Amino acid sequence: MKKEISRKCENDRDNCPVKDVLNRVGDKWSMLTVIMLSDHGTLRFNELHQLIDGISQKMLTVTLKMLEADGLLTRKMYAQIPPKVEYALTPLGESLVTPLMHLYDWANTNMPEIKASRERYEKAVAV
Amino acid sequence: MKKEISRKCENDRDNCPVKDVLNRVGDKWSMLTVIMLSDHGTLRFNELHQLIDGISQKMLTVTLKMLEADGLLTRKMYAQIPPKVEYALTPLGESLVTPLMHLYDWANTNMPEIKASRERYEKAVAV
DNA sequence: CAGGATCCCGGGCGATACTG
DNA sequence: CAGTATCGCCCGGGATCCTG
Repeated sequence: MKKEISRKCENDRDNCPVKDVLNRVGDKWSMLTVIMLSDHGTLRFNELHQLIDGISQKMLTVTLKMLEADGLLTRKMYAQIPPKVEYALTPLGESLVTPLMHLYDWANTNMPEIKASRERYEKAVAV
Repeated sequence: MKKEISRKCENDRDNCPVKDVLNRVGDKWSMLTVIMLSDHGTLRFNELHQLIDGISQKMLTVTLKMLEADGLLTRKMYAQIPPKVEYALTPLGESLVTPLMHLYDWANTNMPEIKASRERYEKAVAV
């Protein structure tokens, strides 16, 4: 059971699902976008732009396209002036939130210990 | 409950635990390193070098330092020639494997659907 | 064997300006 | 409003060479 992850990678080096997902999860903005949509439900482009602190227009566009291509969210465009586009998670996208929450919980629980460790490390190196 | 993640971010924008962890998780090599150590137990530098497909010497060094600083693994150095250094996960590092497994399971389960979605998207764009 | 030190390239990403 | 287009910087990270 525990050996499963790396064994998968060894058998199929160029198409390892772990790497593939980690690339997506590790993407600077993807997971934050998913989280925002999970928390707030359907959102328009500018609403996302404001909610995701620090993201640029360009990267929001790119990120949304990627997530749409992956089938994690849907893009609903209204034919009107001014334009209106709504983004919402698909069931697939929603299903990703669960494992993400586990990660978040882990982070929240252990962040103090990690920060403490980092400070200790800094001091040890400073010598 | 579901609102928790983004609310945390809004309250504490510069020190958001989600971003912090995602940065680490998203790091190109960190999680693979953790997985390898979890699967194989204690490993030496070169063993890791061979197990983690594609990693360069430099990045392995950097990654190991980061993980050590975070307290996720320990570095045990033997005073001998030629040198021998062993890396192993700490309990903290081990505890990260659980949420990682959830992510892996999700990936494994849904990768077919994601790939199918990507292909559909490609074709739709090609028009 | 386990890394340190350098050099260097590609592309991720931000800033800005423009458009339907 | 919701993007597209373009420019340019920075740095992640690979390749290579060197050392205790």
